[in-house]
Amino acid sequence: MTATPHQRSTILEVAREAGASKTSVSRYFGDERERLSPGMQTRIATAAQRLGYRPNQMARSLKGGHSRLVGMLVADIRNPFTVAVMHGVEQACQAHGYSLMVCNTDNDAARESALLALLASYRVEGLIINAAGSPDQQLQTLVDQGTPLVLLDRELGRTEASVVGLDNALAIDMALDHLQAQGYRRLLYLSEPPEQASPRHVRLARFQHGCEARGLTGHAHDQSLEDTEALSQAIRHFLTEGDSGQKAVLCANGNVTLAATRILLASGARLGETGLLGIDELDWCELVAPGISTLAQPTDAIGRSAVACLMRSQDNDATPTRHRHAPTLIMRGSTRNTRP
Amino acid sequence: MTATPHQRSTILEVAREAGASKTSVSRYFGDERERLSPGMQTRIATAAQRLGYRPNQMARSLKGGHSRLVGMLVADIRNPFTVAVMHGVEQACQAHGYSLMVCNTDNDAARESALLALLASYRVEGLIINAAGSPDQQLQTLVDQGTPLVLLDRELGRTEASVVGLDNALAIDMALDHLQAQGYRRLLYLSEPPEQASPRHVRLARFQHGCEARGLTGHAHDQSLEDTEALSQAIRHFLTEGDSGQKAVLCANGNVTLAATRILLASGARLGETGLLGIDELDWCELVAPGISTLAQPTDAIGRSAVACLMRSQDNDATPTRHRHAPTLIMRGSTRNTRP
DNA sequence: TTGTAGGCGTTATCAT
DNA sequence: ATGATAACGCCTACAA
Repeated sequence: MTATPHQRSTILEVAREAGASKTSVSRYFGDERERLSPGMQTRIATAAQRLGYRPNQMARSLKGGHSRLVGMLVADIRNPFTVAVMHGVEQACQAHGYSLMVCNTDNDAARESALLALLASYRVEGLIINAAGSPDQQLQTLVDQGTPLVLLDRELGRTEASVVGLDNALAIDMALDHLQAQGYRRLLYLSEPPEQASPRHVRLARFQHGCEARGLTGHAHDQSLEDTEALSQAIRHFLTEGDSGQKAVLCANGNVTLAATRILLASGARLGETGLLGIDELDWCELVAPGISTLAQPTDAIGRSAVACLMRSQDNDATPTRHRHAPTLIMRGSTRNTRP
Repeated sequence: MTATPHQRSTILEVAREAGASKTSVSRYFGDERERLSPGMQTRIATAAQRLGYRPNQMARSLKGGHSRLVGMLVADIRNPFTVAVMHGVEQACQAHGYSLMVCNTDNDAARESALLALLASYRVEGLIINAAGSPDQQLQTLVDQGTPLVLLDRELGRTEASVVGLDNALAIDMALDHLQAQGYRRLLYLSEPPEQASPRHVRLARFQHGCEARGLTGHAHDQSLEDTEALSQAIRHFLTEGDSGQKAVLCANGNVTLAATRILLASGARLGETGLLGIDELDWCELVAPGISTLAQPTDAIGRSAVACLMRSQDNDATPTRHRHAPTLIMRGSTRNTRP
């Protein structure tokens, strides 16, 4: 009993303490506990207990190549959608005996690149990425080295990987159908700039196509949310033209819904009379009178689905798959048209 | 050029490719690049480039004992406050050359225990924990083994570690001062059960103490939020007694604010006339008319502060410190008393 | 059922 | 300035 803090004990010390060999201890903590005699098991258990022994995962992974780590790279960790998916991912990882290493790029391509390298250096056995930039090159390298890869929400043109996310086309269709059924005829679609992320592009295109197909008048605004002024003008202009009771705003994601709601309320618009529908469910949507209708993404399912993809591509090097999840319409007052 | 996917290249291969020794390559990727001749440097750089070499962190950590990993264990990853702090932590970690491994316990003590063991097995060099249960024993073991530890938001009685979080007493005092100044006299304090987390306890006690000191009438409700009915009754009962224009509700955290707002609105209460003040700033607080006043926590600062603690306790084994951060009052309509 | 020996990729030590 | 070599803690043949 020394004055210095306990050193971390190793397998060797446990072995000595238990009067056994390293191998036996290794077996005890591995998947071969059964093969050990009961006596041996207790001796090892006691010794390990006394020494506070925990196998060193680093050493373990070095030898066997099993880091038991899954990496997740997200573009915006403060986005509730991201967090909700993360939650599903983490649960699924735990269920499969993996741990999750989450890194946040804050939508910065340079950081993304660095973090990708980092994750690789920890030899993650699978990678789930919600891409900020277009790190195709790096990702392809990882794939070539045998790391299973799943693209979350945002696709990347040149990378061959599984994709998991919302069924964007379906979501837009559901939105348009709902708005039309509620009697709205003039639609304003609000999105962030579509270049940066594939779903934005898909949703926008589908919106325009869908409006035509249904004989609806559709306009789109896709500037950065940072430019509050532009957004504000777009909305105000939309509010002044044509009949009220005919007009509805469709928000491409949760951030947009937040920004748009702010402006709509400031402009004195009455929700419902002016329709408002958002993609992404947020916990405050029911609070803003008369409630904001949303298309909720099945975030948990998406997260689990992503991990399932990873696990599948570990076994057989299967072809990349696509998993498009359907949203759920949550109807509230903001699309209950009082003057249809 | 084989048909099989690229194997991950090792330091040895790079050494061969560059016509150098493992040592030189190691030096190149370590902190001793300077010591190498320019020629050597380029040769290694080129070789590494061509082979797509990245040092294996696992091996690195095995040898040197430096995992370059910080662990963070949070009780509820879907809580925006948690995520905001996480963001600060991650930034600070990156700035110090560390990576962050985040684990979520979902407020489950058993999971917490397991995840703690896990983090230990990855030999994290520091641990930030937002405790769900009371894993004092395990934590003390970690501390004894030399792992710097920081308690986030929630303290633990028997563990000797630094604590970082809100200045709870100050926050309550600020809340009471503000409410009193706005003319509210009867206060209802809404909290989650205080046993589970130390700040809840501190806040509750301070509330009761503070009301007395100021001559305010204070009631408290601290049942689980799951029991919507009980909460609802408490609020409704509070609304019916005494004069309106005198009454205000104080919410102990963001979750409570959400639940309470829901009920207040459903009860037809007019915010402002009935005061509402919440601890934790949420992005929807300005949306719910006439805006919900909050005490915002400096989440980024708290996160950074936590990492700073970690770094400090690595160098010298300094005594545990306490860092209580002051909140910021964001006044909105919900405490602008129209009938003072 | 148990033990022995070698090596995973890296860094540290000691040469040269 | 550069290299050879021995650990780091563990796992996995192979042997007994």
